[in-house]
This record gives sequence, structure tokens and C-alpha cells, in this order.
Amino acid sequence: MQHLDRNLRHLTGYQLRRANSSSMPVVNLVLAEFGLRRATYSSLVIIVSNPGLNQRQLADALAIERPNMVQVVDQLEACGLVERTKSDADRRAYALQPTPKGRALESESTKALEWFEAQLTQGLSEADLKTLARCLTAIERNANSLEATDVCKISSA
Amino acid sequence: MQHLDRNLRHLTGYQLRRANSSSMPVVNLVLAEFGLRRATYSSLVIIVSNPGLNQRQLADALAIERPNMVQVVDQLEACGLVERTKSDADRRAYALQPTPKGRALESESTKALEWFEAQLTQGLSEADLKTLARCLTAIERNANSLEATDVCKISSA
DNA sequence: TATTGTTATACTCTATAACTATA
DNA sequence: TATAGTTATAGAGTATAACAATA
Repeated sequence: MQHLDRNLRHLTGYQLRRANSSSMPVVNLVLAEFGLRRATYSSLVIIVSNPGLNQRQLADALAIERPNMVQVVDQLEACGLVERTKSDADRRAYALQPTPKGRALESESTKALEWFEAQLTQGLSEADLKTLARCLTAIERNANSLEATDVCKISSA
Repeated sequence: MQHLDRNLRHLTGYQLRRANSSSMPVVNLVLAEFGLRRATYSSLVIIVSNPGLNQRQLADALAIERPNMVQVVDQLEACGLVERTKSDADRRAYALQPTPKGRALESESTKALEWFEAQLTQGLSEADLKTLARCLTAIERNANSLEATDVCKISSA
């Protein structure tokens, strides 16, 4: 009775869930050393790479809903990592700017995360990782276009 | 400003989250046609493949906490797909048995899911999918062993 | 009229402590 | 004492509706 889930293991969706659920808590442990979680880390990276963007652009880039992005930016601001500056062009929007502290923490946490990623992908070759990235990107794209075309109707056809 | 997240895209953990978040809701749509969700579907598959196992074995096989498995089996039982029969060997435990209706639904929903998986992995070769499965399995295994060894201490060393 | 940021809210998934009945 | 199933609960993560200020 070693492999009770053998009839599920061939399903890509199941493989994805298992890999994601296993790695997620460990990623959070690494980021917690910097006072970050996944959403705040990825937001910080994007703000550092694209200073001046607004919250909607940030939310869209990360596929996070706008209401949920509010508290993410709140937290980054409370930690002194990011500033909301009023945009001149559009006074409804905030231009998000990283602070020096935010830039420094982004650099440090990225180093730690890249070290961790090397552990996570131990035993896999560069070619494997390239294929993995291509597969995951394709799956994401396929899923998004399937969602748009109403799967219920398709699969019952 | 097309690729705001280009500095995140090389991270396997980020790729995993994006692929998983995109495919998850579509998988749920497919399963919802059969009155199932991911947890109930995967549980049903395992019960059909391993009739007579108990709830702890089922929970361990799917990496679901025992308290959360209770309502999953409750739902399967309420739908008439699975029966809790008292085990003779150990009267604390339930032996989980699929009903004929449960076996039939497992077969139908698996067919639909495999059709959907083919759409999800469109554009990928058999070799790609083999590599993908190997990578995701390795990541799951690496993450589980990292979790056991306390990452905080490792990464700050 | 449409959009940005926001509040409130709700639903799912996940995680832990503590109970009961058996072993 | 240890384990199977259960209850209650709490925390993430995620989703939608509706509002004020601005376009």
C-alpha cells in the first residue's frame, strides 16, 4: 500500500498541486526571515523593477484582485519598503515608489530565495528547468484561454 | 510595459503559482459538472482504487489533514458515492467503500478530466510531459525534505 | 459613463487543539 | 499511552459588490 494515489499521479493538475503545496510553506519560511510573504515579496520585486507604476498595474501583473492588493501595499508601506506618492498625471492613482530600505530588502530576499530555489530544484539539469518553465508557461496560457471559452459547454459537447 | 513581472518569471516557485492558480478554477469547473471538487474527486479515485482503506490512510495519501478529510468523506457519503462501514479489525476506524454509483461517477469524471488535461497540455510533447512530471515530483520531494530540516537555519548559515 | 483605490464581506483551503471511543 | 474520527476554530488566500474621488 505504498502508492495509494498512483491513479492520480499521471494527472498534471495533481502533480501541480502536490509540488505547489509542498514548496509554498517552505518559500514562506524563507521570506518570513525578511518579514515578507509571497504576495508582498513579488509586489516588492515588481515595484523595484518598475518604479512609478500604480496599484492596478501591479495587481494585474501578479493576477491579484485590486481589493486584495490594498492590504499588500499597506503592509509594504507600514514596513517602510514602499511609498504611495500621488501621481500628477492621474490624481486618482498612486505612483508606487520603493524606498532605499525597500530596494535593499528586495536584493537580500531575492538572494535568499534564489539560494532556496537551487535547493528546491536539486537533481534537475538546466535543460530540465528550461523545459519545466516552458511547460508551466504553456499550461498557464492554455488554462487562461480555456477559462475564457467556458469549459462546461466544451466538455459536455 | 508588457512584462512587469519579468524579474519573477525565472523563479520556479512563481511559475508554479501562476500555472496552478490558472488551472485550478478550470479544473473545478470540469469537476463541478459531476458535483465534485478537487478534494472530493481525488478522494473518490483513491477509494475506488483502494476499497476498504480508512480515513487516515486516505488523508495521508492526499496530504490533507485528518480534520479536513471528515467533511470531504461526509460530502461523498451524502452524495451516495461512498459508504463508511465499521471495520471489524479496528472498531475505531471506518473502512471506506465506493458504491456502484461512486464507481460510475469516478469513471465518467476521470474521462472528462483526462479530456481536459489534454487541452491543458496542448502544444507539449510526450517527452515534455515526462520531463514535467519528473521535475514536479523532484520539487515536491526536495521541498518535503527541506521542510523537515528547518530552512531558516540553513539559509541564514 | 468609466476608472482608481478602498471598504466590507464571504467563501474556500488549510492548520491546530481538544474531545470520544477504541486499541 | 497511543490512535481514528470528530468538533470547533482560526488563519491564509481569493472573489465580488458597492462606494468616493477623479477622469
